[in-house]
Amino acid sequence: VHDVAAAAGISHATVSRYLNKRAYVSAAAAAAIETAIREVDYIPNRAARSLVRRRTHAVAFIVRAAGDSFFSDPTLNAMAMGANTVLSVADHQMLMMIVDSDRSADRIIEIVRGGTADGAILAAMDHHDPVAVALARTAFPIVTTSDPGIGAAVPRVDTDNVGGTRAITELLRATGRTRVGEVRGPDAAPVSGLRHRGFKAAMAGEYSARRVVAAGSWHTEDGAAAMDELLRRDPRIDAVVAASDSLAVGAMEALRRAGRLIPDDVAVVGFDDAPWASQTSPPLTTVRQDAHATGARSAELVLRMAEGEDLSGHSEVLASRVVWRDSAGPAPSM
Amino acid sequence: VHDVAAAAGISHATVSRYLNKRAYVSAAAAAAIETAIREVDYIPNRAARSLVRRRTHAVAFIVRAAGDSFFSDPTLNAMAMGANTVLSVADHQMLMMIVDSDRSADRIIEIVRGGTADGAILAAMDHHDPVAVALARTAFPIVTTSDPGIGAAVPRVDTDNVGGTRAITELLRATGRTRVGEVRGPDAAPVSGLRHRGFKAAMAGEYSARRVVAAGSWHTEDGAAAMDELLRRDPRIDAVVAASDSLAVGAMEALRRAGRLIPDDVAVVGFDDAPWASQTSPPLTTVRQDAHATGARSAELVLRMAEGEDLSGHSEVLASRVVWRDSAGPAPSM
DNA sequence: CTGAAAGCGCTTACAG
DNA sequence: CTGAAAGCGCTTACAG
Repeated sequence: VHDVAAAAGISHATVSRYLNKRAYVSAAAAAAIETAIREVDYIPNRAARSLVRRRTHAVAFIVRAAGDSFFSDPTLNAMAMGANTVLSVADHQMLMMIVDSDRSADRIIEIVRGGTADGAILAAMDHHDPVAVALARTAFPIVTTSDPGIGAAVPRVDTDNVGGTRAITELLRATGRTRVGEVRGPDAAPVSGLRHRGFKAAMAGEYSARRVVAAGSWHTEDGAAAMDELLRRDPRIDAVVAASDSLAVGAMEALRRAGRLIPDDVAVVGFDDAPWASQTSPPLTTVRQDAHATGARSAELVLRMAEGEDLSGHSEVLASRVVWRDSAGPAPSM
Repeated sequence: VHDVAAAAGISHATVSRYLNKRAYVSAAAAAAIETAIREVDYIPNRAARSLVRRRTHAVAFIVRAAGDSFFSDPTLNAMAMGANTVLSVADHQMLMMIVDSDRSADRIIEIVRGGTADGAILAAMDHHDPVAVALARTAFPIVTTSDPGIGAAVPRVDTDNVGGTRAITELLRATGRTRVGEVRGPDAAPVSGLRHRGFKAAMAGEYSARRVVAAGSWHTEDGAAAMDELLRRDPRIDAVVAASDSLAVGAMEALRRAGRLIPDDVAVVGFDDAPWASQTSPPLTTVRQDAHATGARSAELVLRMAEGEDLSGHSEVLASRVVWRDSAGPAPSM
C-alpha cells in the first residue's frame, strides 16, 4: 500500500517519516502526501510497523471464564472498564481475551508472547492458572489482580480482601453473634483463600473449621447448598459470612427455606457490594471494593512495565470498606 | 529468535518448514529442532508471520459501551460467549474491544483494518455508528448483529426483534387489553426501531403515537421516567410493552409508585428474558431471544468471509419466543 | 529536507 | 529432504 502513497510523487521513506515524526518534511511534500493518503484510503499495516518498532500499543486483558458467569460478575465488569479507560487515554488498545479451555489457554499464551500486545493484565485467573504460570516465567510485562500464587515477583494490585473480610467479621461479632459460619468461595479462586484468611483472623480463638464450607462455584445455588451443609453441621449458627454477594443471596434462600429469620435468627453478610445488593430482602450488608480502581491501577502498571520499568515484587492493596445494611441486623456501636 | 533455533544445526528455512507444513523434514532434523525450540523457549513472532501470511487467526468483537452498562447486558454476554466458542473451536482468537469514545473509535478502526484481525463482529453498535460505517466502506470482513443502518450489503444476523415484539403485543391484546402503551428503547439503539416496528404492526389500527415514549437509556430509572410520562399522557393505560426487561422493571416501579396494580390494572411485558426476569415481582412476561446462537452464527459467517466467501447481502433472523409469566396476567387462550 | 539501503522475523517458491 | 534468496510492509539511521 505504501507504494501507492508513494505514487503521490515522493519516496516511501519520506511518507513514512511524515506519518511518524512529522518532522523534516517540506510543506509541499506533506500536502501531496495527505491527498494521496485520502485518495488511496491508506491504512498502515500494523504487523509491519510493530515488527520493526517492537511496540504494538495494545495490552491484553485476560479473563478466565468459568462457564458463562463471565460478564455477570460486576467486579470484573468494573475492572475491565477501569483498565480500558486508562489504556484508552494512553492511546493503547485493550484486547480482551477469554480463556475457556486448555486449547484457548495455549493459544492465548502464544498470541500474547508472540508480540500481539505490549503487556497483559491477568484478571480472574484461577489459582496456579496455566496462563499466569506460563506468562510469569518470561520477561513479558504482566500484572495480576488478586494473587494466583505464581510467585511474589509478579506485580499485583488488589482490593483488600483479607482486611475487608476481617473487618466485616469483627463487626458481626461486635453485634453479639457468637456462632459465626463462613460460606467460603470456590477453591480455584485466589480470593477465596484471601477472604478466608480475613475471616479466620477475625474469629481468632473462636474459629472453628466445622463452621466453614466452601461453595462449588460463585453461583447462588452453590451458596444455598453450602448454607444447607452449614445448618446441618451446626443448627444453632447465628451468623454467616459469605465470600460474595451472590453466595450470600444463596445462603439467604437456604435459611429462609429452613425457616430461619434474617437477620433475627441468622445474620448474613456478603462481599462485593454488587449493584443489586441494596435490593435484596433484607438489603445485604457487604464489603465494597473499588474494582474500577483496581483495573485502572493495573493498567498504569503494565504501561510502566512496557516502558521498561522494572516492577517485580511490586504489590499494592486498595482499601475496601464495609457497607452495613439490614441483613446483619442493627449496626454495632463503634 | 529464529537464528537461535537455527543454532540447532539447520537453516532457518527448514525450521520454518517444520513449524508449518511439518512435511519434507527428516526425522533427525525434526528432533534437533524440537530440542532447540524447548531450549530457547522459542515463540514465533506473530507480526512477522501474519505479515507474509496475510492471516492473523484473530477476529475482533467490537462493542460500544454505553457508560459502564457493558457487561451488565445479559444479551451481549451471551453473544460474546457464543462467538468466542465458535471461534475458539476454529482455532481463532476472539479479541474484544470496547469503543468508549471518538478517539477509541478511530483507534479501533485503524487497528482492525491495519491487519490485526481477519474480520470483525460488530455487536451493540449505535445506529449509524462511525465504527460500523467506516468498516462497511471497505472490503474488510464484518458481520453485524441487529441493523445499524449501514446498508443492506453488510451481512447481519439477529434475533427476531420485530416478530417477537409483535407476537407479545398481539398476545397482550388477546387478553383483552385495549389501551396498550410502549416504552420504546433509546433512539441510538437499532433494536429500538425494530421492536417498535413489531409493536406498531401488532397494534394496527389501534396504534397511537401518544402512547409511545422512548427511554433515554436502557437503565431502569429511564424506564420508570418513560412510564411516568406514559401515565401522564393516558392515565387509563392498561398495558405496556417495554423494549427490554430492564425498562420493564423501571415501568413496574413507576406503576407501583402511581398506585397501579400489576397485572390487574396494568399488564407489563419486557424483552430479553434476562436471568433475573423470573425473579421480579410479579415475574416478568417477556420475549426470549437466543443471543448465544446469534453470536455463534455471526462467528461462523465472519470465518467464512475471512476464507474469501462473498456474503454481501446475507441476512438471517433467529427465532425468538414469548415467555408468559404473571406480570401480564393470565395467558390468553390460543 | 529527502532517497537509497538495510533490516524487523518470518514464509515460500525455487533450485539443488 | 534442505539451503539460498526474495519478499511481506514498514521504520530508521545514513548519506547526500
